[in-house]
Amino acid sequence: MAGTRSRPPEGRRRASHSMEAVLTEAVALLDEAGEPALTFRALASRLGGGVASIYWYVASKDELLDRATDHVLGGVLTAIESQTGSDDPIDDLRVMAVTLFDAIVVRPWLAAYFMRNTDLQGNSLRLYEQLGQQTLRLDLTPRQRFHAASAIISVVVGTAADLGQEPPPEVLDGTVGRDEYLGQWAERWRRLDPEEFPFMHEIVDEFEGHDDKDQFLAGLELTLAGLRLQAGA
Amino acid sequence: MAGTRSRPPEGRRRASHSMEAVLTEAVALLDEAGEPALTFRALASRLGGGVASIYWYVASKDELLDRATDHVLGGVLTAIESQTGSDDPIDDLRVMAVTLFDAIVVRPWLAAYFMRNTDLQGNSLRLYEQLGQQTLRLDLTPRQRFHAASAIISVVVGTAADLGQEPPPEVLDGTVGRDEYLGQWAERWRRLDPEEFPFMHEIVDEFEGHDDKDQFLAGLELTLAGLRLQAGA
DNA sequence: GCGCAACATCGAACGTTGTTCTATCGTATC
DNA sequence: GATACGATAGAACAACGTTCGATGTTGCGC
Repeated sequence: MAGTRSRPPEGRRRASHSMEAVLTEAVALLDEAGEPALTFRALASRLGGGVASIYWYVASKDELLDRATDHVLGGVLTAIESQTGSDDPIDDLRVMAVTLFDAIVVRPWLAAYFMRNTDLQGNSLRLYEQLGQQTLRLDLTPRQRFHAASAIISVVVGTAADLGQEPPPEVLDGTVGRDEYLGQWAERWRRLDPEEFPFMHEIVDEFEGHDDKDQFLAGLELTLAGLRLQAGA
Repeated sequence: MAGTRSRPPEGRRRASHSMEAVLTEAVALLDEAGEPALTFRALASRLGGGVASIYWYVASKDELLDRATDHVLGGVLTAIESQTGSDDPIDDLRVMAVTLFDAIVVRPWLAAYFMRNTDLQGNSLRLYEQLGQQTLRLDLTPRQRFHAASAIISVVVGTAADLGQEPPPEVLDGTVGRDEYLGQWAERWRRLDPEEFPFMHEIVDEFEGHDDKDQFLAGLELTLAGLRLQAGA
């Protein structure tokens, strides 16, 4: 059983030179080449140590990813906490959502693991609390507040995961620009039967050369508008 | 290069006894025990054949998952197409979104791969088209229609992925009921400092014994309300 | 009926992954 | 100096996706 083994200090970390190094280097690997790049062997090589040493700090790869996400979420949290305090709680909600979105969209691996992590604790819990506190300033029932905060998280994470996925290799290599890539899809859709796909023809021009951030902001605004309506403001 | 190799008929499938069998059995494996259960060896064993035979139908595991998702999306699509035709396009949008949500929430693997799949084609494209066609009946600009359809997809997929994740083993085994599991989290949150976590205390009662479906519906309603406001109806 | 090409299948092997086992350092404390 | 413990690491294991080479199986021109 893994629980009986002694572990490094969790709550109060003493020296813990390496726990920080492990997490930092793990995040660096994830940022540089995505989730599949984070292997215990690559990580050990970076740290200049053996493979099994990492298991002294984390019990499994799942825990490694858990701690890595919590690590970067700590940075997001401080960024979010320093941006509240507007007159309008909905404005605060928007700023917080955008900050979270920006952090996730550059780290596709974060979105994927953000949703797999059912445990609401640590910095993830704190982030949820920060968002929810803004709903306390709105005229809503507890149930509505619960739903509102959850909905915003879903919109942010869902959109970020949808838009922030790893671009195909030909775009990353620089051989094909982002505009060309979008153009290829647009071209394909333009060749569809207009009678069977009227909507695709309607939006293909908008799609070509669209901005991911704008798309997210528009979706977020729909939710916030609905929320404002619900609060009767 | 993989593209030069001959492949089974894609567009017009002739006999294709086994392609159907491969996909059906792959989906069955995914449904029974989640994504990690789908291995080439387990799948081959189910099909009563060898491991390498599967590579005659799909070039990689990624393609296997692509085809599997497209397979089940086909069922969702027919269910959705038979449910449109209301007076209110927003009512239609809600029904379609709920149908899609229900299909995803019982298949956590679908949500995970739904977002990883950047290729908008096949049944995924048709589904997007069906949703978008409802926005054609609303008084919106093409850009607003593009954003609206994308936002709804994000809300559905994001929420389904968030709520439909695999329950922990102790719940699956039946040793701990869902209510007890929720209760344990509620208990943990009640022990938090009320001054630092006022929101968690506000919603902990709502969380305990909440229904995932209601949570999704509430979030969807916010987006739809914002959309209705935007359309000026 | 024959032969050849394409379809379809399969066992064995390769390289990589997460994980475990066991042995070994270094350093405080008695 | 002996001991216990924090910390490290090499070697091995099982399982995974994938590839290779060989072998059936079918369809069609002659």
